[in-house]
Amino acid sequence: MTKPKSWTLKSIAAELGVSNATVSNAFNRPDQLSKARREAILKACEQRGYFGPNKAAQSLRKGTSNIVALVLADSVEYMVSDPVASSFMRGVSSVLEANNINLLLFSGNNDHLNNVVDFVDGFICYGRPRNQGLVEQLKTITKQVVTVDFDIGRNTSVNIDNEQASYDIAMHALRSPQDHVAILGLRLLDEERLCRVQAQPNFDTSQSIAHQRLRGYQRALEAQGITLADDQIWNVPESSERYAPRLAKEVLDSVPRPEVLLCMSDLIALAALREAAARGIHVPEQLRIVGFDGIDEGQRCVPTLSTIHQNSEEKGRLAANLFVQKERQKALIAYQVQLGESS
Amino acid sequence: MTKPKSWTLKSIAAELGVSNATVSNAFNRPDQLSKARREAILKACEQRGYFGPNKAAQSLRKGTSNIVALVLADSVEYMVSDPVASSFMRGVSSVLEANNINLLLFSGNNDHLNNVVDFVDGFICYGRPRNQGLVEQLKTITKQVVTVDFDIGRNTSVNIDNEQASYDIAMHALRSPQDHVAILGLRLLDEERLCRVQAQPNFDTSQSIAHQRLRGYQRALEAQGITLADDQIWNVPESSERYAPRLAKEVLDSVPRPEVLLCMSDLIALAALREAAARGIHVPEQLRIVGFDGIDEGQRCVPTLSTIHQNSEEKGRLAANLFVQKERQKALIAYQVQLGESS
DNA sequence: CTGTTAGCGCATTCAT
DNA sequence: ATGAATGCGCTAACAG
Repeated sequence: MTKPKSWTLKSIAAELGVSNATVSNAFNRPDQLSKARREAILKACEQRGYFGPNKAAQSLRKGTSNIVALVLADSVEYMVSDPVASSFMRGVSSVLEANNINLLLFSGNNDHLNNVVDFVDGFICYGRPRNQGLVEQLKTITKQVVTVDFDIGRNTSVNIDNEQASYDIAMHALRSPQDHVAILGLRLLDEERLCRVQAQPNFDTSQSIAHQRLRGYQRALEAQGITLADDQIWNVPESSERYAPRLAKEVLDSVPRPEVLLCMSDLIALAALREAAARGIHVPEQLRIVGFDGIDEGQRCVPTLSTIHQNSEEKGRLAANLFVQKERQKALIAYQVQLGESS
Repeated sequence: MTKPKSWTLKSIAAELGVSNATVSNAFNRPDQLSKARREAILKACEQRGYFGPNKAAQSLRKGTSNIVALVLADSVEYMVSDPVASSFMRGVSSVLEANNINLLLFSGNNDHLNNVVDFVDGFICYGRPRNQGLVEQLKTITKQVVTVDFDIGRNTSVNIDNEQASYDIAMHALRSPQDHVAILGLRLLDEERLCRVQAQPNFDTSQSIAHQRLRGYQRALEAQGITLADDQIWNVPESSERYAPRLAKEVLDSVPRPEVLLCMSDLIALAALREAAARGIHVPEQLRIVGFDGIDEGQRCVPTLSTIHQNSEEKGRLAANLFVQKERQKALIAYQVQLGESS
């Protein structure tokens, strides 16, 4: 039996009677030594169970690790069950895996990038992190950063035109100036609860996709000559089972009952669809509903959902490719209006 | 304006006119210096934008990183969309996040642990990695390893009794010795395709959960005096949209058409449910179907699915807790027989 | 083509 | 309570 030994570059070099630089070169710079020598060394290493330079040391020395952090908007726990985020992660991971880059999942609830920044080559950020402190750090960090669905003044990002998309889909749902409309917003406020929102002039309109979408809806309302009731902008902090069904109930309880629901996510729209079915409200005859995202389930349900399809997987691939290629550009990618039976 | 400087422990120590050991202690070992001194140092660091020791260097020096690799059975791309795997990841990440440990996602298709082993404190492995080479490495690696849904002869693992669970649920679906039965297997073979499986005596029965489940089904068949047709054990490599619907079609095309489908995953069972509906086959009158896993969708569909509920999130939490606590035990956790309308 | 040297940034003795 | 020295494992210059 071979005694289990923990080899290092140095101990291997000593064992083989060559300098450590030569062993290092055998692994990292094939051109720096003869082919025969190189192969002999690699073979000897394999026999002894030395599988190459310690990556942690290599990382300290070279400053790169082949690891990228995927910074999520929310906790890993939440994001991993969100169909839109999952699609995005699929896209990212397919590109990274093809490039032999490893993926570190990083919660948007963390206080600091500190615990990981020295381990990774950079950051792909999906959605504005819930913890605003992270955003500030991302702005100034010296490593590569690609932001998706938000911007931080750096020049590599991937977005869609949320305002125009929202305008487009809303225009398909609105019919007459007398329509009673409700807007079911997602993260319009930082509040951790379901609530109504007063449209304030000082809404920070540039930042979040929620406000971009709100602007799109509002433009469509104007275009149709519709006045939105004061109390018909709603907010939930996430599209979860926890909030979406309750939101649907409250909105459908409001008087006069809205005839059109503009929903900032498909999951919210689906919850509304289910609540309507439970109450025997006919969609789209008595209630028109539009969503946002284009998740699969929206096309499997009855009636099918009218929505904006944003190809999240493609977004992920693009973000990862920008990262890998070190390209610096603000990419704006296309969306599709997907008309279903719900409007 | 402050000039952007990249501080190190050493440069900070020089700036403050103390030794680097003192700065190090200020961050890592509060008991090694006076409270006043410590606070003065920390404050000075914060003012200058030094947020603590470089983690990569720290990791090299201490040998720990606060990162754990989650080794998946398949590609990240696939696992992230699988509802069972997602639940598991939720459980794992909730515990890790609470313990301030970061999560590295690692594909089961990778050839080596090498690229990450030096960066992480250990491995949580969810399902036997598709690449068998990884399994061999996991067996001998010196870092901590927790395996879930498989075993590698190490003494920390989390499993359920797949054989007994399969027996239990099959017993609920089987009615008479004349029942025509089909088994819809998942990863019974390493083949990357949909195919029939000949029950071979030399099946590697101990290893995979697929074979444990098969044994459970077979025991139930015996108990009911049912003979399974030679050609009614099927296999697919994954529970995806790509394979499950095709499997359902082929099975329902086979003659004589089975009256009972024992499915090794809920996604497969759901595909069968849909295909049956499309053909106007009544469930459970003309066709009984049971699944395995207990995903949410199985309780939302019509008819609801009879299945084995394994709380995957709980599995994840347990695995992560075993990891964090460094406990060494082979845990066997409970499952629930969940009777729905499909059997 | 090969070997020697000097750090990467830090934590830990062991002195004082 | 604090400081000087050593090395974690490796790679990039440079010298030969």
